[in-house]
Amino acid sequence: MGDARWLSTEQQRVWRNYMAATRMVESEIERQLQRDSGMPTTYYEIMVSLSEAPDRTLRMSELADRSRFSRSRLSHAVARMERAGWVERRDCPSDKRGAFAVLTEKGFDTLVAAAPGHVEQVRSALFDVLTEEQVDQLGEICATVRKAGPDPFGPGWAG
Amino acid sequence: MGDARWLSTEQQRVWRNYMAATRMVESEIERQLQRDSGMPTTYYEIMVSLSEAPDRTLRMSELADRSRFSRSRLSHAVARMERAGWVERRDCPSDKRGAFAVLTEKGFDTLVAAAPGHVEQVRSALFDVLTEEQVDQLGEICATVRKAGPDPFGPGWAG
DNA sequence: TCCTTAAGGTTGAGCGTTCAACTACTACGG
DNA sequence: CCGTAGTAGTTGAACGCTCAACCTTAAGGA
Repeated sequence: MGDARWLSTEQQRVWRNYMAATRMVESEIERQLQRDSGMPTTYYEIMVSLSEAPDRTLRMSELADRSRFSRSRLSHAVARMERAGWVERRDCPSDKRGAFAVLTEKGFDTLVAAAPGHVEQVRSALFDVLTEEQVDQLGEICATVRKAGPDPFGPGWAG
Repeated sequence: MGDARWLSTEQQRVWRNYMAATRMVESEIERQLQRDSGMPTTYYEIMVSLSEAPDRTLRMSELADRSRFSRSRLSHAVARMERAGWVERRDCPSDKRGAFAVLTEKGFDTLVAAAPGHVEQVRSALFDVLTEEQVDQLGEICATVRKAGPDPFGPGWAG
């Protein structure tokens, strides 16, 4: 305990900037989407996954794995989205434990309406303020960090 | 709406890696601190701010500004931390609206006990997996993003 | 002085997340 | 066929956060 490895002055500086920057980006995006479309980014991502799937339908577990959500988290989220009329549940005939989540037409329309504002926010908070070189560097850094973590790969991985 | 500026393929790749990486880092750190010390990172940061202040005491508003928390958020957090015995509130004699937050001895000890594990987690999730060059680049990128955002500066800024 | 406006801070409702427990079903080894 | 593990998914409580409303006190003018 007494001989813990502390951060260097430089590392502390980077860490503070990292925390401030990543939180800023996240909260700006979260706020925009909540304000303009009434949904958190997590729901947006769930709807994107569903919209790209055949018949806009996925098994709950498949959906959870793609979004890297816990099953519980997804279950709560889908329940909420069902109440909003964006998603429906259907029983799985081949596995009686299973359930499908289906994106409704209303959900799809909501997603389409939400997308431009969301993308614009992503650009203005992150990409528009960085040089192309910095974007490359950031991509490399994030890929490295991701690879190093637990369960580094998964669907959607593109180095 | 129809002519929105979408992300390029490369930007999408970076964005996905960014989301995955930053969430991974955040959730690993959050989980470690919650599991080992029973507190979220936000409370940790509040306690750090208090521990560095004279008499381990700060006005609520000052504390909110330093951590970039809303007043409401801080108020709720301090209420919770008071119940845990880590912090106390004191009235401000010169401004009867005001309130001080004071880090208790128990709070200080808890912070000291929590620090090594937290720092180790920060290192292993972020700094240990990057080259020195990448750390420099990340610092520069985060400083840029931070500068570009709303209310870019503040106490603790070291660009 | 009185009135208005602003600042410091708290509160309660609503939401999303986590964690642990739980139900229902499948798969598998004997 | 039976029993035991494991899998799919849900549930409820606890918690932290946001947002808007609110209370109290301070400051600034008329």
